[in-house]
Amino acid sequence: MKAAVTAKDVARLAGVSQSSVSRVFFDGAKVSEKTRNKVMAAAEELGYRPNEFARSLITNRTRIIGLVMKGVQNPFYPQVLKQFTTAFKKWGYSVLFVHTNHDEIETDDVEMLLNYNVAGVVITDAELSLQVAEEFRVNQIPVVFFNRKLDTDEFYSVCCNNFEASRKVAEYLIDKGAEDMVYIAGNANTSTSRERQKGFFEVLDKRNVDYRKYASDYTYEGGYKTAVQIVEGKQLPDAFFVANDIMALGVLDALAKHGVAVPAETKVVGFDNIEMAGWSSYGLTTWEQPIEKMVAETVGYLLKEIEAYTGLAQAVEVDGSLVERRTT
Amino acid sequence: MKAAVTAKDVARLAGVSQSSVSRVFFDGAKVSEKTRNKVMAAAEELGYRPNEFARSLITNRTRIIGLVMKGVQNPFYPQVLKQFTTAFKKWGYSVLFVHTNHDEIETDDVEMLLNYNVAGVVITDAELSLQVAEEFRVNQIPVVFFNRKLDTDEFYSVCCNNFEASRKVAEYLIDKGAEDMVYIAGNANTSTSRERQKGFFEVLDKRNVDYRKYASDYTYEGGYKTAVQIVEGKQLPDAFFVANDIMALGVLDALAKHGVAVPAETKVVGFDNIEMAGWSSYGLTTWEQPIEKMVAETVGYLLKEIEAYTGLAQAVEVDGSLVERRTT
DNA sequence: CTGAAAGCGCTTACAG
DNA sequence: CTGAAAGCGCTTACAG
Repeated sequence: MKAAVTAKDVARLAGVSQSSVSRVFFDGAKVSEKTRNKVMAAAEELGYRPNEFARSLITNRTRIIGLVMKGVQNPFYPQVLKQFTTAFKKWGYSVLFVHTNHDEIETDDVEMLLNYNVAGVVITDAELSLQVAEEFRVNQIPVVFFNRKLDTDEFYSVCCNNFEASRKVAEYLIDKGAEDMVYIAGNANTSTSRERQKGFFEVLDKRNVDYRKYASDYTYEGGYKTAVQIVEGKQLPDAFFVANDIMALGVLDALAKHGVAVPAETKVVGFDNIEMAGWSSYGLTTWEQPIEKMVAETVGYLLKEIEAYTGLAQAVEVDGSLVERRTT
Repeated sequence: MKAAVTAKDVARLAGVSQSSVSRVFFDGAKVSEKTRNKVMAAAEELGYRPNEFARSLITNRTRIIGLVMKGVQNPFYPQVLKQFTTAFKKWGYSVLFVHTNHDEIETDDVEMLLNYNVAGVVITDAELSLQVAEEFRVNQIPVVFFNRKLDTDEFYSVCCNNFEASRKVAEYLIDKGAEDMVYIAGNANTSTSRERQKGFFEVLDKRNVDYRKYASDYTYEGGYKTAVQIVEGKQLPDAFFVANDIMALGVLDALAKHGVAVPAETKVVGFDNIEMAGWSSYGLTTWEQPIEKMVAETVGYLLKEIEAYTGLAQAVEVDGSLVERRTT
């Protein structure tokens, strides 16, 4: 890095004080039109840009949001990342990206976020270790769990209304005539899989519809293997409700491989509505997660908390909608 | 944000000077074991962590790398993002993520990177506007174009050896008996598509094999539509070489839809080896891009340039390898 | 090896 | 509205 142009340089050229230069570049400060023009001209000429580090040091606030992601394999997340980056940028915030391999985030993973004193944090698809949670709280850094519903009332969380969505999927499949269903679960330690299961089973129980549950892991391979196991086993169900799309695609491939006709012999519904669900070879009926709304909720909360920290914890749920395609 | 613990607080508790605290936390400075222990104990007790902003301000260096991405839709890129984040973290660098929608990056997109005086920049899948390029050069910020080969000798670029790879694909398909081939190109303004085309055609020309070229756009839909057009047209080629996997999957789906047997009636080869290429329903033969090696090259260069800026520009190409599956 | 002091580039009371 | 000055939390010559 080279010696950069500073406010002092601009001040000298513009014939004003360094304070005035600062005021021109700091939103909300008062400067006369004349001073502003002189400063802007000088700044333009020298290629001045305010040093964010000096700024953050003195204001004790940063304009950086930490975004922690785990499952970048699932095409759902790139979409989420893109939308977060775009939304935060609109508000002048940058995104410091952190990738973690752990289900539970260690201090190690987020050390940088703490060192950079990020203004807020978004955590997708992972839990916080108690120690890390404490660090954020002590520093009054607001945190949102995205695509998670927390049992604790210690942090804010935003997700799709998985429970209600799954009830509607159940009713939809019953209306389609299904009398024997299978639920393929995602990782058992995720709220998404648990909530989807709860809503689905509740309706089936009430309506006296038979069902079986298979445990899987939110991956294509997991969905594929589970479906093979089912197809090769005793009885083909009338319908599969699969806890996410990527698994559902694995299920569809396994069914195709075994010559099972969809939707004639059995039906399949996924969850997420990732881009591939709409691909010609799949045409997967699925529940669309309203990513845009979920992102807007998250960003809105963080900005408010950054403005004035309250530590408000709440589980926000956003509605999605069924996208009907060719697998039902 | 709360008033944080500073080096001064630690110094007071440890009974040493603030300078000594600083020395303990600054790699390379000399401190006695006794002082170090006292400081570490006090720091631990208070939960001290050095303020990165003050640090950067005084050292005039940051430990932030800007990562600019365009096509997050293509599953190739999440993979890349993950590997970069992991690699940089190992060296103590954080990743500031920027998403751009433009083929040519505007100042607007990277303004934050300049404001934060990032130590280096990685740009995937996009070009730099002249103005932005100039800003980076003036500030002596090293830049790498990832998955791009530049004609200019102004910036460093790292990509797969697309030319050689495509020559090998051509020879492989000829060996398989193909006598009439189709190349489906990606976006024409990308070096990847051009180089892949050049290598492929060169061999076919030399070996007197017939071929046709179709323009497409590196998307699933694009590949699908192009294949439909070909299948519905005059003559089915013996083989398709498709400029990336995601298009190739579209091609496979279109062929399946039209009842064309692969590899019996025609063969298909993609490029990238994204995860889905290995999925059961596809089993796509493809050229694997050595992401890990490409990332290592990029990171290595950036670290060296950060250490001592030379402005070295060079087009580095890394070899990949053919992954044979069921479509050939 | 250690401490007192200067200074990185800003923001922001405080006078005028 | 504007300028001189203090200070944010660090690193780093400079003495001792």
